[in-house]
Amino acid sequence: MNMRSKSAHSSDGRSTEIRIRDAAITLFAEHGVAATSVRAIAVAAGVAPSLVIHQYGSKEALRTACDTYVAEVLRERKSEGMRSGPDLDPVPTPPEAHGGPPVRRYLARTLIDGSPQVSAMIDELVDDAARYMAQGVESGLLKPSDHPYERAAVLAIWSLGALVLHQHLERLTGADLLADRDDPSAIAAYTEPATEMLTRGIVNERAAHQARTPEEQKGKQACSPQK
Amino acid sequence: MNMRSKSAHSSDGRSTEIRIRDAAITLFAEHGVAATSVRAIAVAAGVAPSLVIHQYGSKEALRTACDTYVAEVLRERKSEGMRSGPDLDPVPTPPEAHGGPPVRRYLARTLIDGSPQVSAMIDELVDDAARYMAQGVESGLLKPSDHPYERAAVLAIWSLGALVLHQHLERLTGADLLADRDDPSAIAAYTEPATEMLTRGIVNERAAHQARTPEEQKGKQACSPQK
DNA sequence: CATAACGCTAAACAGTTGTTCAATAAATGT
DNA sequence: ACATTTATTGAACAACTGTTTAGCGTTATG
Repeated sequence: MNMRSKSAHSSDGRSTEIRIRDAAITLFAEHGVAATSVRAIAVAAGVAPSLVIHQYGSKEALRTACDTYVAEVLRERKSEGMRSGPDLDPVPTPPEAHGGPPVRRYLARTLIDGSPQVSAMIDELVDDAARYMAQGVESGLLKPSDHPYERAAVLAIWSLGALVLHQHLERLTGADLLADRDDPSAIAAYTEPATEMLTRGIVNERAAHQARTPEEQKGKQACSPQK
Repeated sequence: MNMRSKSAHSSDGRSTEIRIRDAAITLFAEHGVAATSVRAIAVAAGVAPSLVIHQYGSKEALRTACDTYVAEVLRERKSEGMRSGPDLDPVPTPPEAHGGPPVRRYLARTLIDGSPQVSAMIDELVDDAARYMAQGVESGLLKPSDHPYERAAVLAIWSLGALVLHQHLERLTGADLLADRDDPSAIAAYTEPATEMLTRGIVNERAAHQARTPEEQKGKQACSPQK
C-alpha cells in the first residue's frame, strides 16, 4: 500500500536488493570484480547465493547495476557541488562519509575495466570540467589554452589517475585520496605540489627555448607556446 | 655442454620457461591476473597446464616472476634513456616495439594490484625523477618547489595514472599512450596540453588571490606561493 | 648399453565458480 | 478466510579453478 509495499527489510533500513548491491560494491571495490565471488557477496549481504543471481539475473548484470548506481551517485554529488562554484577537481566530494557504499574506492578499482556506464560518466565529468574552465578563462581566472577540451580531459585523467593509484600515492607522499576527507591537511602532500605545478608551472619560460620540454625530447614537432 | 644444455626450444628461439612467462605477461596485461587462468596461459604458450605450475611452483609465483621481469626490463630501458639526458616522463620508452611482451600494458593493468616488485620500481622511478628535477632546478631549467620530492611523486603518479587510464584518455582525446610510439604525433593530443599546463600553468597568478585554487576550495589552510 | 636426469604431458584431484531448480516462508490481494 | 504472488532458501548442477601425481619420451652421462 505504501511506497515500499514489496521488498522485505531486515533490522537495516535498506531493502535486500539494495543490501546486496552495496555489499557487491564494497567487495568489488576491495578485491576487484573478477576476484569477488557471488557467494562472498551473498555472505556479506546476509543472504543466500542463489538470491543474488535471482535478483539481478547474473553476476555481470549485478556489476552493471553497481556501475549504474555509482555513476548516478557521483552525478548527484557533482551537481550538488556545482552550487559552490566551479571546481577544477573533476571527482566529486567524498560520498561514503554519508554512510553509503565506498563509491570512490569502487570507481578507483573499476576505472580500468571500462564499463559503458562509468565511461559515460567520465565523459560527462570532462565535459563539465571543460565548460567550467571555459568560464574560468572568460572571467580571467584561468589562462587560455591552445587545446581547451584536451586540457580539461588531461587534467581530469590526472585527477582520476591519482585516485586509481591512491595506494602508491599514499606510500610515496602519505596523502590518502580515499580517506574520509574531514581533515583537508591529510591530502595536503598531494594538493600542495599539484596546485603549485598548475599555477606556477614547473619549467622556467626563459630557459624553455634552449632545452626541450619532457615529451618533446622524444621527437615531437614544435609546440608554439601561445596561439 | 653449451650454455643452454637444459631447456628445450621450439621453432621460437625462446626457451619454454620464458615462453610461458611472456604468455602470462600478455594475458595478465589483457584481462588482468584474476581473470586469466593457468590453462589459458598454457594454451598461449603451447604447453600443458601442469608444466606452467611445475616450472613456477604456483600461479602466484608466476605472477611474481612477471612482476620481477617487467620491473627489470623497465629499469634497463630507464637507464638506457638516461644517457640522452634527464626526462620528466618517468615511464621509460616503448619496450614492446622490440618484439618482447607488452610490458607497458602489463604495468598499466597491474599497477593497482600492488606487488612489491612494481611498488619498489615506482619508488625508484620517483627517486630518479626527484634527482633529475633537482638537477633541473640547479641548472635553472625548472622552477624550484616548496615540496621537491612530493612534486616529483605527484608528477610521476600523473604520468602513470594516464598510462593506467589510457583507454579513457584515448576515447577522450584520441591519444593512445600504449600504441607503438614510432609516430610522436599520435600522442600529441596528450603531450601538448600536458606540457602547456606544466610550463605556463593554468591559473592566472594575478587573479589567484581573489579566488581559491581547486583543492583549496574544500577548506585547506593557506598555501604560500613561495617559501 | 644401462641409468639417471630432464622436459613435458595426460589424467585425475579436490575445491570453487556462476547458475538452476524445486520447494518453503512471507506478504499481499480479494 | 483463501488464493496468489513474491521473497528467500537449500541442494544440486556442470563447468572451471589451481594443483598433484604418475608416467612418457628424449637426452646426456656413467
